[in-house]
Amino acid sequence: MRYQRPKGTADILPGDSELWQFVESTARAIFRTYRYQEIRTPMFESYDVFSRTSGDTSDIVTKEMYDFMDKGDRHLALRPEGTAGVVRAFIENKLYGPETQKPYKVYYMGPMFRYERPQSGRQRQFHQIGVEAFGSDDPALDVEVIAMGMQLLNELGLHDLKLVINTLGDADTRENYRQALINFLEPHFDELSEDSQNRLHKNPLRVLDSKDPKDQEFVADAPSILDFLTSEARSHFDQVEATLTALGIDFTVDPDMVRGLDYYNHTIFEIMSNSKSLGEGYTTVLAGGRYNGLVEELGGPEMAGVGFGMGIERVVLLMKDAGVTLPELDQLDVYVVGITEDTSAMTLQLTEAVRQAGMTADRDYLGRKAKAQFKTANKQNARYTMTVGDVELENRTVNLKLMATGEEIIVPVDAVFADFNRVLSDFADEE
RNA sequence: GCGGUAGUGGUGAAGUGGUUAACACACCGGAUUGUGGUUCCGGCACGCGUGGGUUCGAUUCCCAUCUACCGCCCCA
Repeated sequence: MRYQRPKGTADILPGDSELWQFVESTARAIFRTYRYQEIRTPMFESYDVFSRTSGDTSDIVTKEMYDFMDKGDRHLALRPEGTAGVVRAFIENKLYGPETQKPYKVYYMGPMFRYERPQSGRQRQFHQIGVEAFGSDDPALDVEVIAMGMQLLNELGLHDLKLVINTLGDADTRENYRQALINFLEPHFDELSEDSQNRLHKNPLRVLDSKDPKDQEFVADAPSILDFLTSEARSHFDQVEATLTALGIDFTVDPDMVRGLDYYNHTIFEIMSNSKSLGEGYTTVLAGGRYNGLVEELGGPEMAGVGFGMGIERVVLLMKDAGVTLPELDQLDVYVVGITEDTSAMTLQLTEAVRQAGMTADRDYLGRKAKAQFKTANKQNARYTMTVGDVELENRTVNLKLMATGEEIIVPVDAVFADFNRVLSDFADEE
């Protein structure tokens, strides 16, 4: 094969694209009810937008970014996630200004890029649907975002999910906890896994997340971030928990949960599935949290933010695994059969007439015999066939057949052109 | 970036160091003139991911490379 798609990319073909459209339209419908509006930002941004927001030590920045210099010697990067670009746009367009309602609520959907090893549910170009809400510190908004994510997954037919939440607290919380964690782990430095040794000073919270069984033994006794929360952080998180409970949303608190992006603080959450389609164990399909310093970090005013991102590839895998079925939308109403070459113009006219009446129609374009055309009509589950041969051409009629019963009638072509719906209802009345 | 498994037609797959690469599904055509199912008959890989090498000869052995999948890292 001469050409093949780049590693870690996928062609989404008919058969799958319907599922994608369903995911996207469901998301749009739900976001609308929550009053989130769509924002579309570029697929690439200045490299600094991402390095500044994701954190210099994050894996995304250090090894997963698709970055390049353009012909004008600008350092650009394909977006590895959606939030940074939205925040940049929020600031650049001065959406923090008094004329916009707060919280300012937007959603996006589109491709993201990360240079990494492909696996089930992980690609170099993948797609996310995400939401962001700016300008409110209210814990109820954290919960609204979580509830919206949950509802989205539920309406996509996914129910066997678990919601895990945690808090990273505010800046003081984090600094205190970071130090405590380093103090706790340092004496065991030599016993930690190599990965964790690297992580200890770079990003000690990561050690909590280690899958190495030996690391996990230490981690079990490590101090919990929940014991280091400032009173404000404590209060924020308590309200999140209380509000989730009030809404009847089940959740568990995992004090060891961390995020891949450095910009999060306060509430963070993940909605996970343990479906085998995504490999062993629980895999995150939707994740997010609060990022109160981010707007300021990119040069905007002090403005709170909270949001989530959902991986479409993963959701699609889960839906297939769960056997989610879509309503049949592409029913073929009429297949027009032409017997001879002379009928070609007429069959196309008839096909168009059906389409203009708002129904779906198709015909043969391979010059095949009547029998083969009927086979095709049958295979495609056509409700009706319309047959035109020399006789019909002569009489300006067509033979209309209801495939389910085999019943046929002869109707004038002009009736079809004038009002095909009428022709069908008359046909139905005769039965 | 590291480790492992795999790569034969549209699909699922069998196969061997040496004449025409099984079988099934799908698809196309036919079984007396313009009608759908079943059945029957026929057609359908100048080629065994790509590039080298070993050999008289390789799809089958070796090396490299690409891609997919799995695990690690990380993550949606």
